[in-house]
Amino acid sequence: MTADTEILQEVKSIFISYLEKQALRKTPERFAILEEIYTRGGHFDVERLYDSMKNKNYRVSRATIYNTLDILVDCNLVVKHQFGDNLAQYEKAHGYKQHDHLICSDCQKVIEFCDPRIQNIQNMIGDLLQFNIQHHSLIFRGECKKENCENRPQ
Amino acid sequence: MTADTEILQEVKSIFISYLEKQALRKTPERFAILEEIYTRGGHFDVERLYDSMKNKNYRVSRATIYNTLDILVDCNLVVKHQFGDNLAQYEKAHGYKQHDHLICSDCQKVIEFCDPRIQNIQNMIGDLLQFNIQHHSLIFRGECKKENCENRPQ
DNA sequence: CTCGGTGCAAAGCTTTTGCATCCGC
DNA sequence: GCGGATGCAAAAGCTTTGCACCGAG
Repeated sequence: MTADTEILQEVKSIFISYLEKQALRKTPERFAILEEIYTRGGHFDVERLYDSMKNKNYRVSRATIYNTLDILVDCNLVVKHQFGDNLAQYEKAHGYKQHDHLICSDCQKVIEFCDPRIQNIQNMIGDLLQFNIQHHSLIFRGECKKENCENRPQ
Repeated sequence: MTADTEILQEVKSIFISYLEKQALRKTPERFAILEEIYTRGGHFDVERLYDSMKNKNYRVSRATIYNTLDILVDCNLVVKHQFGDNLAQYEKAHGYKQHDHLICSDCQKVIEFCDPRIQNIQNMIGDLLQFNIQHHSLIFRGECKKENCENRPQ
């Protein structure tokens, strides 16, 4: 609770710094979107974010959401995922442990996991191939044990 | 050369088995698409496949290409990638070393690499989280050294 | 002969774009 | 007040769908 409020404050100040550095405007819509993302949990797509803001009677256009998400991805406050369907999924990225994803082919459930070895591989491959690697995305796909499998989305 | 022909034969017989097992028809279009994929190299999207077949005066509709690609993905002869844009990329999957991808954020160049440790992680996470993991996709993104960077697509 | 597959075009969905209006600076 | 940002709607781009026709089994 207090922790969440602290994170929200921290994230806002990071966003403000970034907007100032890039000479972008601090519009209320941008902050409302940031707040909505850090208040809700889990993965989301543009339509879901749009709906949940509309339900709170905060009107933002889809165009503004796309625009703001791009900025938030640029300043590393949000990560964008492409989980195989053609629908971009987003996720907050600050104050949240680095993790990767395991997706059930049957019920489409998304599970998060951490493995420090991925960072080692990233460092080694970066050195080896002379790349300055900045992000990685590791996705495993398979079937979860039937007892746990919900066989329905999310 | 001979090796390529052998692989093509092998792949065809795998495809035939799969079609028979699933009671799907062995149409000339399906084999033409398979052959085109295994003759060309590298990654491709639907439009590129469509064009290169049209250029060879083999007319297939896009609908058939999408249909056939789904089947080929199901029988593991083709892999489908989502590299972040909303355009599905495909790649032949048989007789080709398991690999992952490194993408330059500047020039969009896609580089392949292998690392056996990923398989270890996959096995361990599968055991740990009770998943029967069947595929993985690991993508690194970053900038390649300027001297090598072409700063243009592909 | 049957019914699955193909081709074509239309529809569907997500994302991008153009333009008038608005408001942060 | 200037110029970037927003909102709306139209356009774009990839993929799916519907339907008539074709051809594999």
